[in-house]
Amino acid sequence: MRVLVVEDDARIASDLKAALESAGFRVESCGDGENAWFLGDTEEYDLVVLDLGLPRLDGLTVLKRWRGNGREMPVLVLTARGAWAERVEGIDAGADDYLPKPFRMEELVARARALVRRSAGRGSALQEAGELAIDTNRMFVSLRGVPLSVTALEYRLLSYLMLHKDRIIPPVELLEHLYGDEDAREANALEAVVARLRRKLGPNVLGTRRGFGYFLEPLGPGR
Amino acid sequence: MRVLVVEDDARIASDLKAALESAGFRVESCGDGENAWFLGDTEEYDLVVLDLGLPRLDGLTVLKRWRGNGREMPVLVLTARGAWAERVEGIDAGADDYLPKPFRMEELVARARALVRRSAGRGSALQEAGELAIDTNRMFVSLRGVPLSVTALEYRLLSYLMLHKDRIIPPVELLEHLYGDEDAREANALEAVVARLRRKLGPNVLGTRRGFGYFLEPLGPGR
DNA sequence: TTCGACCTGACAGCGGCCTGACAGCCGCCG
DNA sequence: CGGCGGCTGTCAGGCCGCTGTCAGGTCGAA
Repeated sequence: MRVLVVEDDARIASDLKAALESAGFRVESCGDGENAWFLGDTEEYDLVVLDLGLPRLDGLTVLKRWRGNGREMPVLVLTARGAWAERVEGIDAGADDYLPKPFRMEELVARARALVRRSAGRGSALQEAGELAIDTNRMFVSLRGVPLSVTALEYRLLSYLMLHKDRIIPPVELLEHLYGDEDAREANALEAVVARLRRKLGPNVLGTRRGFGYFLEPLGPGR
Repeated sequence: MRVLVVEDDARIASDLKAALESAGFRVESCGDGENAWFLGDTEEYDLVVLDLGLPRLDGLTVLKRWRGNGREMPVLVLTARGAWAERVEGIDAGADDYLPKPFRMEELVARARALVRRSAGRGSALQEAGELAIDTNRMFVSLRGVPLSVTALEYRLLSYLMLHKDRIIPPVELLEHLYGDEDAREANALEAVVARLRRKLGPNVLGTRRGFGYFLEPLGPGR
């Protein structure tokens, strides 16, 4: 975990650094707003600890510029005690959390960990097979990077095949999964869906193994 | 946005409810730990405001059980003034933020908005999607730079779509977040809102993917 | 060659979705 | 207190895209 500490008071800065490092973070420091802005804009941090009173460029301005540029890393703001207007302002500017000064180091570390924990584990779940990719978050399918419009049923079929892309899926299994057992469709319904999908996908994407079932190309070694 | 307020003091609870509702949230309240645990475990909330001193089941225990069950919604904890240990404990139990009592309602609302944004990976309060922009601080919507007057319900719909503008939102999810589970509306209510909104927004802003749900244009690359 | 598994285009029914009209509710104001 | 207007859920009607079915055609295995 990489952390940027922006703090002009050298003593506080070194205390912060010590505490965070002993908690397992890799810490980089910076004492003025200009440099902070540059670093936060160009480097990748898992967390920024930002003091608002800075020389050369105000902390709030720095934060707003980062957010304006689409930088989304979690930012923990240090504010003066009792300045609640400043806190609201900071939060509205895009801060993820703030800590009033003075504070205990244990608390800062606890909140730093919480922020990092929360920001982790986002991002879209993208699954691929050959030239085909499917984003289960956005429910999007793309072929060679080009978005492809599929119907709900086609999507369900593709996502099931994608989930089991290491084997061949028998038609019965697909029928069972696409429709329930109750409202069973006859096998031809599935064939129709496959045909319509292939028209969109082109050749060599959705394969058939006669007598066994359907699969996504490429199917492992062998075949 | 759907919020659960867990607070045993009826006066504070109603103040919280009023403040959050005037900020565009849909608020549900609950006065004891047992019910809170059940609700948080079974319903989908965009935020929980949790008081620690609760009858029947302690707030910290409730929070830990939620987290233990994999519930990941952002939780804002209300603590007594100066209770350091309690705060650290709360954060380690999985709280995303805390607010010491007494607090200003403005600050609570600001932090609530910030938490909701952050939980969706959004830093800024000003969100845009194509020609549409919405400022969640001022509850202000504009289209192509021109201010747009929307009703409370329309605003809630738009802000939820904006918060999740990188994916398609199924109608069930929208119904759940616009209304609660207790007063469930039928799907057509949602369709009516969408239709009225589209009359204001014009074409190519609020899109539909048949069989999937609604989304804001433009969604991702293409389509 | 024969048989059955699989493919394909055409077509019709269904159902998801849209829309306009209407009525109940509520806050506002005279 | 009563009327008024905005907001919103419900209803009925209609459109159109999705999807199952059918009737052939094709292909591979024995």
